[in-house]
Amino acid sequence: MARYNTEHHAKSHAVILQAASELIREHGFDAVSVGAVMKSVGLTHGGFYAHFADKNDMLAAAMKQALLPTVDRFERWTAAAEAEGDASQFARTYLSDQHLARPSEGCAAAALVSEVPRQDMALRTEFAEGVQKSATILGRIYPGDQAWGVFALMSGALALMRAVPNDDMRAAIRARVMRDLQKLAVPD
Amino acid sequence: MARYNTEHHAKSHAVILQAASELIREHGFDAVSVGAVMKSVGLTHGGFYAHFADKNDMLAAAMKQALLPTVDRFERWTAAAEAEGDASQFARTYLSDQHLARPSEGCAAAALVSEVPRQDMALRTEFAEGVQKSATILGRIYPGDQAWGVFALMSGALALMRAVPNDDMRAAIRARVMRDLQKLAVPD
DNA sequence: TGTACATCAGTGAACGCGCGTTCACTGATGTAC
DNA sequence: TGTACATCAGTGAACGCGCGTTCACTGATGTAC
Repeated sequence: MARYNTEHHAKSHAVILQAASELIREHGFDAVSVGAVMKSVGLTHGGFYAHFADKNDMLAAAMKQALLPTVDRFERWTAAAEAEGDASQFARTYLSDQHLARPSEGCAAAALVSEVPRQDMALRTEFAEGVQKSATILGRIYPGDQAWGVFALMSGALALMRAVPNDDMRAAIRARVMRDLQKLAVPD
Repeated sequence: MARYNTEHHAKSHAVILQAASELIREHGFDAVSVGAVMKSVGLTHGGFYAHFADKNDMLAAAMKQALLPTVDRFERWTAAAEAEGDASQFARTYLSDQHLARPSEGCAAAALVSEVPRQDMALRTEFAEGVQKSATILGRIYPGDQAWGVFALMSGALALMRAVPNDDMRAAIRARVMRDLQKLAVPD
């Protein structure tokens, strides 16, 4: 019964999924091909179907995978903001040039939000769960049920800043949103 | 010198462009094919190249076309809000179920924002111009240079509401954002 | 310790399909006379 | 008023290509004896 090490399959699966989670944030769902994902981890396209039922199955799993570090980062940035007693630190990091420049490593919501409505229900459900978790964490530094507003404002601003091709416009949006976040932090 | 009516070509061009502007908002840039656009207006794909240099040329023009009614609607809703002396009326319309359900007729920014960074510079420039105009109009009902924050919050909220598959979550986001907009309307 | 062999992750040719683009053409238009 | 014809918007076959998916296969693995 010569089976491979039981972890072998699972390890490949995880590597493929991580690559896919970065590629969808960088290029969007439609522009990521099965072949490109497999090639990016040094495999050939034929092996793909030993890991996923089909492309949509993989996209839903990659959406979930992309949201894990998003949620994780929310947790770390929130903890840092709590330690400093300064909620604006979160937004400074979220709207930083680094986050702006690296969608493949950044917030999956900002990178993909306007493409999600057109995807399978399984993927949209994963998206909603990740976003819900992020908002819950944010609730620790933004009082009451403020989190949705803060999340919509910050992710909307980041997506907008990435879309415009002009540094001045980006700076204006960032400056305005940083001030607005202070207003939102005041209880109703 | 038997030329067609000089308006003939221009009329077809306008019809194709309008169809494309709706299709990109509904399905995204990548999922809209040259053939699908032409078929939707009762023409065949071969005639496309009498109207546009290539697909990207058409997408940039369609982006511009999609932003015209966006700006126009901003103008009308802002005027209505000014007449009523109630800025929140704008947001109620922007975040309404009708706007939510019909991306192809609605705000081009909310429908496409996360796909724009990956497009040609010509398209991104059109996007930035349309968004800038919308923000300028919004400035009439949101004091100072508040417009960017309001725009990011409302478009971010609309995109988020469309992405999640759950009515309760949509309602929570809408309720929160409506209250937040009131806070933003207060001068710094 | 060495060999036979069952397992299974991964390979790569092949499929049917839709894509963007090209181009020789068709046929409706409306001017010239 | 009628006819010949230049114009040009639109047609549809054809192209090369990359896509998602299938499947017969290869060859590394590690157990059985």
